[in-house]
Amino acid sequence: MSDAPKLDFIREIIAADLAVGKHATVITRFPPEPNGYLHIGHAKSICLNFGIAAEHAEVGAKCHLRFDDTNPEKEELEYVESIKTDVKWLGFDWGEDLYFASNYFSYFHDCAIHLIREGKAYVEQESAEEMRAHRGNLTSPGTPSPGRSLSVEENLQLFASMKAGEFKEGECVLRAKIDLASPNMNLRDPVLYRIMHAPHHNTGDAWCIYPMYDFAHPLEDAHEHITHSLCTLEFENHRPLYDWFIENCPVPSRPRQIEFARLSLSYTIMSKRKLLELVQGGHVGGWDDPRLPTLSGLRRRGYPPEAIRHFCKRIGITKFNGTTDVALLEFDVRDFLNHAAPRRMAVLDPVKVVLENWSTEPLAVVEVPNHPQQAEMGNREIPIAAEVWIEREDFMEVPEKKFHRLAPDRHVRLKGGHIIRCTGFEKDAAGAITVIRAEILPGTVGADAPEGVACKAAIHWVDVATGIDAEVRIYDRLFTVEDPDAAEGGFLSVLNPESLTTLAAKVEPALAAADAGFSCQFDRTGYFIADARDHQPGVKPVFNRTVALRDSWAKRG
RNA sequence: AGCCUCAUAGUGUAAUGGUAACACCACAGAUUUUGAUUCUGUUAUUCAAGGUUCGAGCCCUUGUGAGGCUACCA
Repeated sequence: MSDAPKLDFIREIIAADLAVGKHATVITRFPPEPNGYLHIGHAKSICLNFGIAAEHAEVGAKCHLRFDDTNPEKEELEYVESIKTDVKWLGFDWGEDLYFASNYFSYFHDCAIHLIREGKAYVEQESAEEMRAHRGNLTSPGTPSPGRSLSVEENLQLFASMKAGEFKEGECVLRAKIDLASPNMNLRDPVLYRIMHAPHHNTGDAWCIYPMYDFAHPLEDAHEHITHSLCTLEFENHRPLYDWFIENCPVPSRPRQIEFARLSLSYTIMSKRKLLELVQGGHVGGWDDPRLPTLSGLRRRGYPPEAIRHFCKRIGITKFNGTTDVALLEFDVRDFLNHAAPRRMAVLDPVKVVLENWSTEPLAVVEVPNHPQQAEMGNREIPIAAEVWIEREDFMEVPEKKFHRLAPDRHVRLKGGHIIRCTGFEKDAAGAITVIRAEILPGTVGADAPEGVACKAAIHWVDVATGIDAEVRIYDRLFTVEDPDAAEGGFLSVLNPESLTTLAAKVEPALAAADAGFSCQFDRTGYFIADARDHQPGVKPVFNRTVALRDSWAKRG
């Protein structure tokens, strides 16, 4: 668990800034737009920004949580609340530093007026299409539009009219006057304000003009005295514009934008557009559907926040645009759960075993450790009687070569309990096993197999009379949902689509068989800690499994 | 096409100009009352070509490949 103390390039820049006294402290920010739920990709940014603040606590470093809510058409209060919940769940705390870009609307407006007075902004009355045409393209420069030659007075008046609601949406915008010939398209007189006659979740109807990201963001950062504004690579080309606003507006501080590569995970849908589509289209149960890579989905699935944080630390921060294998994430989940999760037994596709000589040893309870290595987790007592459920796949009428579990005349241990020997079985008309007959070997609880008895495996079991040992979650490669873009039957992130239906078929009878407290979900954490990953269609799943107790970590934080 | 950025095992990430390494994955053995865990071992890496240098993954040039940019989204 020793993490390399190496500094990534961002932390190096910050350390250097601190060392030369450029800043006395560090202030970062996590600035989501409240237009959806946070997902695993956001976790990287959250861990980076809050992590850096925590690492420099000795100089009073902080990380702000700021909602970048400058577009009333896309944003909702529900998202604000979910984001706060998810950041907290991940283990971070913004303290008093919760902000909304919408609270700075009048500051943005002041800056716009300032730019107009300086002759650095003007009102454009062309349509979006005309502006696009006049902006030129990647190889040819743009050409001046009529608005560019308006006087300061005219612009001031026009902008006041915009703000007063005297224009309809799309009739005009405020643009910065920078460089229509710049090879960087972002500098070709970008739009600062557009008209939107839409109520804002925070400011209501107070405004009908709303600032664009490029204009608002640097001002938000400066206003909050952010020292290092960390964002993803796609904003690289925006940095000159970011700096231009810092240079030309009345700002109280001079933040620096630094870009890093966003997280891209194999087999995982990370596009907000697609996630929205899945949720709104009813393809999944909601933003917290356990099949989704949203933080709330991962939470329901049983992913411990510690594992996600450790994963983020391990993948590092660079400018390299790669795709991280989801196996890296899964390792951290398994690694954490393996140490932290108490174990339970579960049977998903049950077949009954009748212990025919049960009355010869009327033991009613066996004591089972909650964790195979960590004795301090204690033991629990499980009732057992003459009938138990075992997994259907733990029995083979005709065992194949490396099969070590139950088969006619073979021995197997009921995990934590007795060694049993199969004495027979019954089938129904269709040829399916209906019941297995067995006998217990007296005195084998907590003891090795007697001389001459070959017992090479211990299987999960559940007492028929008293019900199951635990609430269960299924661990499998179910990161997945159907791809709305695929013609049909396409999966975006399943390696093994069959496993979904296979497991569904297994869970149904299990649900029917068990009454009290049994609930199965299509989660991937806890059922198989590792092996289900190797499922291939048509290949039998690995029999050994670990069931981690859900509540023990789902309730954290 | 112009501009910006990036390039190290299958994946991610390291390496003051001085022996290319760590983790994951994969595979093979040992232990195991979870075919898990644990332990041991194995395979495999600097995009290409030039240049500077005693010495280049690192510096320079060119090329190749990948990503980003022509929203009144963020």
